[in-house]
Amino acid sequence: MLAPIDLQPFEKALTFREAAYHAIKHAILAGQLEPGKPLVEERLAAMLKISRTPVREALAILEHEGLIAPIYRRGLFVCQLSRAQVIELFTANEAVEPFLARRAAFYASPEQLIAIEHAISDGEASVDRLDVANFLRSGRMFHAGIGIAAANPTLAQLVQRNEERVDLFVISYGKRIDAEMMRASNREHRAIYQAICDRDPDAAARLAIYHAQYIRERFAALANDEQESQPGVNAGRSHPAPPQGAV
Amino acid sequence: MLAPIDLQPFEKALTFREAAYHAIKHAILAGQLEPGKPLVEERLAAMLKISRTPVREALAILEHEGLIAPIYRRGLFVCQLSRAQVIELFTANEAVEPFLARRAAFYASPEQLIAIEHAISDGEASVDRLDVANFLRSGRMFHAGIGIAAANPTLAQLVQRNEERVDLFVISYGKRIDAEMMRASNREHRAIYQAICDRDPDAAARLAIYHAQYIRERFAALANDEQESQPGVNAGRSHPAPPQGAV
DNA sequence: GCGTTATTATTTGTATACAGTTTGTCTTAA
DNA sequence: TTAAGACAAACTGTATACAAATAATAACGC
Repeated sequence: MLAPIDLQPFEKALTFREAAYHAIKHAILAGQLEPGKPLVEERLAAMLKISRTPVREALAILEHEGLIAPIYRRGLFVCQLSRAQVIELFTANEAVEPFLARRAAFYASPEQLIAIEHAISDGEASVDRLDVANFLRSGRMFHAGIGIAAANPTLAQLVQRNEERVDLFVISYGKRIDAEMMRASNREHRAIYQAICDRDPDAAARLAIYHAQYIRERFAALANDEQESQPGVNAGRSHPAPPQGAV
Repeated sequence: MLAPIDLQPFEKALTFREAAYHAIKHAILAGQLEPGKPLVEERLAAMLKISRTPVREALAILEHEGLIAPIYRRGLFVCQLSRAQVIELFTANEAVEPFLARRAAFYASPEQLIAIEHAISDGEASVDRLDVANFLRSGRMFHAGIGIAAANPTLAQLVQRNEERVDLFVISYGKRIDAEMMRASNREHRAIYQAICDRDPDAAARLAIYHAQYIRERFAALANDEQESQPGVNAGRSHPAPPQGAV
């Protein structure tokens, strides 16, 4: 009934709050805590073998990040983003990603390039295994790597959070992600990486724009295929519609 | 000794946590809780006449936003941003603001235009009174207005948070803000506003870039005038250097 | 059998209690 | 008089306790 999720590999964190934050976030992004499902504080605390206090503080932060959303006195729910919200996230990325790619082409250190390449390789390895969760994680690593290399923590963090929220959406529609889609994304990542290695800011920015726009279209099409009323929302459960996760 | 700040005008909030969040943030941005100063949880709780629990949750969020920063087992401090960090924030804004201004020129509703104009007028009114805190607040309102009109909550929120952190920096150097600087900023705001009213996206974007770059230069010059070791850091206090507020 | 109301169980939001650290002060010795 | 060490105070991080509200369930009438 309870605790199929091991929330314990984050003991390096200084406080229980940090550990809970990382563990719960990890569980959400790994698809173990599904979008639309309620998060019961005491249950999470039991999973982590800590009290509710640090769990609540971690949840407050995740709520602020837009990964979970509350209904007053009813509980917290993993966000189910609407198609419109995801498109909005991609639109934001279209403004930011080329900017970061351009800067990364200027500033990336050899170590940072290696980290980016690792993320791409990891993503490519996920294709054959059809490991969607790991594919998404590697995508987050790739964009995080660009962000770090671009030497602008503010925008890097924004992109990272956007990716997380997009992935949350993808998890809902996960079955529709096929190998070809993953390969296309990986190809684009590698192209951006190559431009950065070549210290070609214009190409990096151009390819980043292309990637952002194209991935948006792919996802929009994917979401369009589904019936417009999202599955999982009020689908026979006694819960009312979970919040849609407005930021 | 205690509670010179009234933290009570946020009773419309559903939870004490929300009220505490808004009240503490307001106190910080109004300069009542100064950068570098420690925030004692019990004292804040006493000011709000609530317990530490919701205060701690609010502080966790503010920490995540980069307005305050902790030292483990030592306490929380209002962030003192370094010059480099502020320049980084402005750099981020240079990527985002023109994007938002352009979109606002497309999408702004009449009501949203009015809201933006109000913010500008408020800023202009602050000049004569030399009311720096209100000038900063009106600037935040202006950029928030553009963000809302641009119909992209994600980027709007980013800009808003950036403005808040920049203002935090300004508060440290507040005495150096003069009327001419405020007037220049207001002029640029009004020019952007005019371009948006004219439904001229290119002009809006161009002016937004100009504004972001120019304001960055003004602040960089202002910070350069100060001695490089920041005032207020370890200035005779027994506290060690407060954290610099890395995001 | 079905709809309606009372009752019980959960669960959140908040307060309080406690343990471990760190800071500051006082004492003592050189 | 100053340095070192012991003691006391303050504060954080966490756990537990409690009240209010909501959801689930049972009892009841039709």
